[in-house]
Amino acid sequence: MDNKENIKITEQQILEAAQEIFIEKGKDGARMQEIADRAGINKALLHYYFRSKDKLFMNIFKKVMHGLLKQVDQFMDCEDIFGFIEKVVPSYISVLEKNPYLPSFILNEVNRNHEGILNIIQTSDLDKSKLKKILENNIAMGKIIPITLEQLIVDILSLCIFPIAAKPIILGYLFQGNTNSHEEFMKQRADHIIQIMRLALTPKNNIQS
Amino acid sequence: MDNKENIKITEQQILEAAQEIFIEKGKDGARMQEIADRAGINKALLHYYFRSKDKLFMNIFKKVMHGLLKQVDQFMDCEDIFGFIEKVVPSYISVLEKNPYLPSFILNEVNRNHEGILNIIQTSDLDKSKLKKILENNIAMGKIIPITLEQLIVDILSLCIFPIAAKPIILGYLFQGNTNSHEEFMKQRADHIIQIMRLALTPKNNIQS
DNA sequence: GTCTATATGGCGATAGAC
DNA sequence: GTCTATCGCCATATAGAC
Repeated sequence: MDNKENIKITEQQILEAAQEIFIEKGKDGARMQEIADRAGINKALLHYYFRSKDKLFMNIFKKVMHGLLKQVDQFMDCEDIFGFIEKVVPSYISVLEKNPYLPSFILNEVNRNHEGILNIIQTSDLDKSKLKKILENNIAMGKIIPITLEQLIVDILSLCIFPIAAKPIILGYLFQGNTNSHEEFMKQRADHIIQIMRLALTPKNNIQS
Repeated sequence: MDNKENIKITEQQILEAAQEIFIEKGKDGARMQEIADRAGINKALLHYYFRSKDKLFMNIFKKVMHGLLKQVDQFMDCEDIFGFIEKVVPSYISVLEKNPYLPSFILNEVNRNHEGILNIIQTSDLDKSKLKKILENNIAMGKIIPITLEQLIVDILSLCIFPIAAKPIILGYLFQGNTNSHEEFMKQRADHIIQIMRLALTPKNNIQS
């Protein structure tokens, strides 16, 4: 009957539950029992769908990692570098604020040499050539200062991702636990990054309006 | 005899071993047996010096966290903001490159609500007033654009820390595993950050040299 | 203080009925 | 495909001799 549908539903529920728990607790901290509970099924059924905790984790990690990288990819068809920055920065911050544990989870797991995790990162077939051409063009036209694509991308991602990953430190260390001040800080963060990058990239002899 | 000295030596060896293993494997991934092995002692002795894994972990985390925050603190007596940036950026990157797992370890652990971890962060009694005064002074003199101290500090730390924490991603995703290119990238990173921040902070009508 | 031996519990994984 | 029951292991922690 609706057997096939049930399979999909169960598998989907497992994947959703596993993603939540893995991101929240990390691979080592996650418990198969807790994943089963949140998925509303039995622990044995987990091993029926995914043979082991390792396999389940890799499944989740691959999906999440590729999703995050695609988040950069989708804005690469743009007229100039500033257009790219203005689109990617608010989008990235918005996504990460809805998933606050995602950055530290990813950064943590990629630094433990799990088998095959490096392979997952390299498997993402991003086409940077488009953005690279735009960058070189912008530089040649004198619209922005000379900069390598790699430094630029790392700059942007750093400024977006670190504040989310380090939220407890920033909240405690810079704002003494004052959540209102921190919220205000984060509300201005995207605009601030765009402004900083615009100021940094714009040549001094090319003042805009 | 040298009993007292032996105690200190043993405790020190435990602390060093525990710090290495916790940073490398995370709290959940670390094993008391492995810590004991690396310290050259017995597993039971760990529990004699530190009652539990939790207590040992908190001991380590506190030390490491305060050390990192102090790393910012020590450069705060400076004439102007650019002096601060030019000293803190190379120093921070240099320290973190020698301890590549440190950033992702810290970022990961602060996002799991271990009991008392927030307390540790707030306990660091940094005096930001000095730097704040310098910043406000620099802004009033028109040496740099208007910017809040919090956004500035987060900008600097982001640009320094993220590239270390995300090294496997940057290496795989931006450099396709080419370690030579990545090394070159990191060699230029400190100078790049200083340049970017100088360009961003310097008012457009105040061209230097 | 330091060790060996053991208690105690929890976890991933499997067997087997339905 | 889903469940209950259980195996086998390993981790933290303790007991007790030296």
